[in-house]
Amino acid sequence: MSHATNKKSPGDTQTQILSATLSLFTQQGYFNTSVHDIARESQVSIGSIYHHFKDKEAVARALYNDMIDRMSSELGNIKQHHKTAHDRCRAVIELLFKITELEPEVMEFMLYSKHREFLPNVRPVCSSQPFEIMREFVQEGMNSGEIQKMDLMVASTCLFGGAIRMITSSMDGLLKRSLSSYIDEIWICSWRAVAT
Amino acid sequence: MSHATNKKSPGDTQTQILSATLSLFTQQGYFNTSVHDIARESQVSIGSIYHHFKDKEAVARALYNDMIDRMSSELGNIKQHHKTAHDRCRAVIELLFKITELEPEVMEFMLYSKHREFLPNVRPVCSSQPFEIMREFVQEGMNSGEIQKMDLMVASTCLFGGAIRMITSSMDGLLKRSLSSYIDEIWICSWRAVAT
DNA sequence: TTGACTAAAACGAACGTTCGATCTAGAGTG
DNA sequence: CACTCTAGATCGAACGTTCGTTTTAGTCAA
Repeated sequence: MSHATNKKSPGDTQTQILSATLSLFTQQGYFNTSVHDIARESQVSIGSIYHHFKDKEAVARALYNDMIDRMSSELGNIKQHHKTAHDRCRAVIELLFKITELEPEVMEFMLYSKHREFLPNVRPVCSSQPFEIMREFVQEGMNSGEIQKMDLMVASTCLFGGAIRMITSSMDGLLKRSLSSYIDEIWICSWRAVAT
Repeated sequence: MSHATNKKSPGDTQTQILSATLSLFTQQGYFNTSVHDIARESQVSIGSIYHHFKDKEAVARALYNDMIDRMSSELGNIKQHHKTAHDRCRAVIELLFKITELEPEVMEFMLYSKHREFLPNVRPVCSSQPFEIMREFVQEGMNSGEIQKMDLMVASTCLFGGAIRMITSSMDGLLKRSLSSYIDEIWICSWRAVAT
């Protein structure tokens, strides 16, 4: 009998690998994390890692895609449950804040990683589907008259830029209080920037 | 006579190394750039690089410090030449846009690099002196009544967040027009977010 | 058997760094 | 002027290590 009882429900191993990798990548970065590190942290052998993923890059790509998919689906929920641009955009910021507090690693990997450095041919996060949905909310707000008519990019960055920088500030440890305690103050400012 | 006439004004070599390094780091990132790459691009031998810098990290640190210093001095100029928070903050955004257009590599290295990954013990950019000066401008604006009284961090991120995200969008190639052509539209939104 | 997994070893390429040699410019000396 | 000495700048081959990946041999369960 080996020293570890390896009884796992199927699919577990991949999840183990991915979650250990997320953790290591956000703590030390892609290039400071070796595949041996991932094996140690995830308690999965190197052979197994290469059994599930073509190479190190593929692990990062899986992480990235999972993140984008999950984000897109959460934004889809928001679209369903809220009808005005005001409510939708506020819900988006609340979602981002919630993720930052509950799963800081996810947010860190999403906003703070230089994906292009280790994932060639990956488009920048800002042009990914989630960010496009956010811009879509803004566009519809301009169509309905809730938001002033102006360049879509300007409106989007001004509406979400404050919140996003607040998130990075939070991850940098620059905030005195919890991120979510700022939500009302941020929202008032952000919405005032673009509202009619 | 040797194969190359090596007549250089003193201090040139360091500058050559630093400018080649900035270029490589922003194009491919710190970890994808080898010291051999730097030697090739700067037309300076490996030995010479190690004569001027302790190691690869020291090159990056020199680059980082130069950037911070230059930024601080430019912000000092703004402080001298403008007296109201309104004018100062607008001038800051204009400065950032100008640097982005004239020296995109500088801005890319400042805003877009994960310095912590290759410069241990370096505080995040947002807590560096330049960003502190920007917050100082905002604080004085709140004191003088130009800006609504609110949390300093909230006001700062909302005032500059839109512009900064516009800069990263520009670097990601998401803008149709030139960055500076958006300045008025951005400023109206940003200032409205915090103005009294 | 097959598929998922483990542990360990091995491999080659790439990398950061070192080192002794060479070169250059200037100062000192006669 | 010529000669020597020195200090710093420059060079690039070579070194030792690390890392991503592959391979091997074997275990366990369905």
